[in-house]
Amino acid sequence: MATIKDIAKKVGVNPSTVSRVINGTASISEETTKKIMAAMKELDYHPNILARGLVNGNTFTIGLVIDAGNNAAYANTFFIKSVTAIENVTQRLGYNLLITNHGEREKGNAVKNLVLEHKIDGIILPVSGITDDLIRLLRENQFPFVIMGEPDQSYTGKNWVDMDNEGGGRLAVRHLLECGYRHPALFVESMKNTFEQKRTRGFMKELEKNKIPAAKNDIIEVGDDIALKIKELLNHRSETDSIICTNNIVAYHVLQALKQNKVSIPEEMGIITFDNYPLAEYLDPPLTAVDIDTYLLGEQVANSLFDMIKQKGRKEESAFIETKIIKRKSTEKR
Amino acid sequence: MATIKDIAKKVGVNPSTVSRVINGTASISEETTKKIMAAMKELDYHPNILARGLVNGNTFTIGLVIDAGNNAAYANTFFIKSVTAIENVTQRLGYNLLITNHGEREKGNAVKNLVLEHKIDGIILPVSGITDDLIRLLRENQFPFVIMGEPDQSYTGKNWVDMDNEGGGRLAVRHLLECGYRHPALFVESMKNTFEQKRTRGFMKELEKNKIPAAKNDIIEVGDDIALKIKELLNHRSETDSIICTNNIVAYHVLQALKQNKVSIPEEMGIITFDNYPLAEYLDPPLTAVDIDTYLLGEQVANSLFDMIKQKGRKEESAFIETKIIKRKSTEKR
DNA sequence: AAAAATAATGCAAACGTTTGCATTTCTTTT
DNA sequence: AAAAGAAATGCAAACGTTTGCATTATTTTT
Repeated sequence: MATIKDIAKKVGVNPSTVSRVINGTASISEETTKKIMAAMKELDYHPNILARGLVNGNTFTIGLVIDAGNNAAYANTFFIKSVTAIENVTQRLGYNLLITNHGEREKGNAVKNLVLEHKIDGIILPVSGITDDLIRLLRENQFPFVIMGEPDQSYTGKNWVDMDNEGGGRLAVRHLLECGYRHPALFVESMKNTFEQKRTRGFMKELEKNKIPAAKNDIIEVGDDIALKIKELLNHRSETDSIICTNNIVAYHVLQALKQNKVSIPEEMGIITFDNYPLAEYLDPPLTAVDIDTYLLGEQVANSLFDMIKQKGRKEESAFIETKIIKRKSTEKR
Repeated sequence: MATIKDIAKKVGVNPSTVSRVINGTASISEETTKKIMAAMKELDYHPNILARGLVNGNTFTIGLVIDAGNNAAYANTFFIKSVTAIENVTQRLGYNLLITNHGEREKGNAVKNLVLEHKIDGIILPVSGITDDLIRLLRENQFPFVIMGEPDQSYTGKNWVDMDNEGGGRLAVRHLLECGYRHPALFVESMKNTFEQKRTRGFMKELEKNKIPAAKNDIIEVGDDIALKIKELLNHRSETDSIICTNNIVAYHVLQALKQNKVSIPEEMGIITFDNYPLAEYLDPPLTAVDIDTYLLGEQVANSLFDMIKQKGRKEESAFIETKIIKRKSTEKR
């Protein structure tokens, strides 16, 4: 494989000259430039990234940590689209993307090693993957990193990007009202998930804003028997005319239960779900969804990281990615 | 960041000695070994991979090319599980995984560069991503690579791993027969897909083996109106008592159509689908699926690649990953 | 106790770049 | 035409490792 020296020899010039035309880092006569270019083409020269990295301390690679323990992250289209976006940005800028999960056994050492062994120039972490230890390491080394998802209060940095779950909650309510529904209820899988808490908060705020009295039992945490919960809902609060589900699977079960109770959708009851997972589209009727533009999220995250890489010590600023409605049959009340 | 020289200085020894204890490449007295180890720990030493790679020509990174154009690959759990598997194997062996899509614009240059710029030691390619050009490059450089999916006849190499689609077709039929069904039909999305061709071939072979006369119209290529196709099937060939669908979405529609025709499942009609996509589990009834152990596929691919990396010029051998049945309600005829 | 063999370590070059400084060549100014 | 300035290029060190060869220290053999 041709090296810079081979080119230099062929053209009869010093390796440094070759380096300079490659990097455009000094004025080289047009003539030699041409000759060197030609030689590079002829010998099919490609720079050795390792050598380059060794001297100027960068690898043109960024890391992306994935949370393999978290099955949802995987199953979810969410994740995949984000990765695609990140990869696209990365490639556009001439970088490569290195993927790793944070190695259960070694307690995050996989990530630590990537940083310390100079394999990457920056890293994207899922909020589930941050530990005080890791953060300290990164900060100490002034190592560029961005977090996907909003960390809890204890984290003071602003280098994160999340989707706007609360906004999504509000949007869902607003959409239902616009469609002519008057009294939405909310089905939550588990309040343990912070994203569900946030969606719930948005739900409540938007109800309040529209002066709709929100009763405690308009918010239902799903247990084993969704069918039962539905029945209760139908009996106790007959004014409920629409349901928001914080995830697809819940929505699926709600749909089944409603059908069993012979409730017509979307006429008697509207349904809207979070996460535009393929499932939503194929149900009967197809479900309107609060979509989270995860491609945008990934893009934003990547851009944010590259900003940090290009100019270290830059002011950090967190961001929320807006949600949007994918309108389908399940909320077409008319 | 501490280097080998720092360690050497601290212990009062030559850098080469430090290198040797790190690599266990020569006999070093127990005493100095201990001192060096201690110093390494104290200074939190981590080898600089770039420097190491520069001298001994490897990066401890492998590449994985994904076919981002191919949405299916993404949406599919298929892909994700394989990646997880590959990542796990990779990490276990102390390597890292670099992901790239093969850059539409630059016509595969992304991959070419990875190889030529010494960013990786080996690469995994989707069969959709191979071109004669690329293959030639890899072969010329004796660069280790493995293909995911069976290439067509024109490819003479044996360095590929695929799932056993034909076997899956056979398995589906066999399962139905075991459940007591007598005459399966097959719903195919499009015969353009080679994996569907293979599944179809398996279907036919197994029918033949069981002396079941396979009529042309036992194999239905899905058009716009599955409901209609179903109706036709029910009318024309009343002996059909079970349906195999080569993918989930088709299965979903078949299910809907059958319900509309008030055909009871699994009693009057059994259904079995390919690809254990989450959807299958949540349908009513939950669908029996021919599962493709994509985790295993990924593992196999990765192992195969690492074999090649460790011992270049080793004999290549392609492999099929077996399928298996995930039994659910939709084939419980009794 | 000297010679031979072995174990432990040091020295210096090499991997392929980049880059500060020095030198040469060319162009402009006086 | 000499001096000054700018442009083009060369030299050599540096980045952090590894490794063949040389050297020294230690042990074993005679």
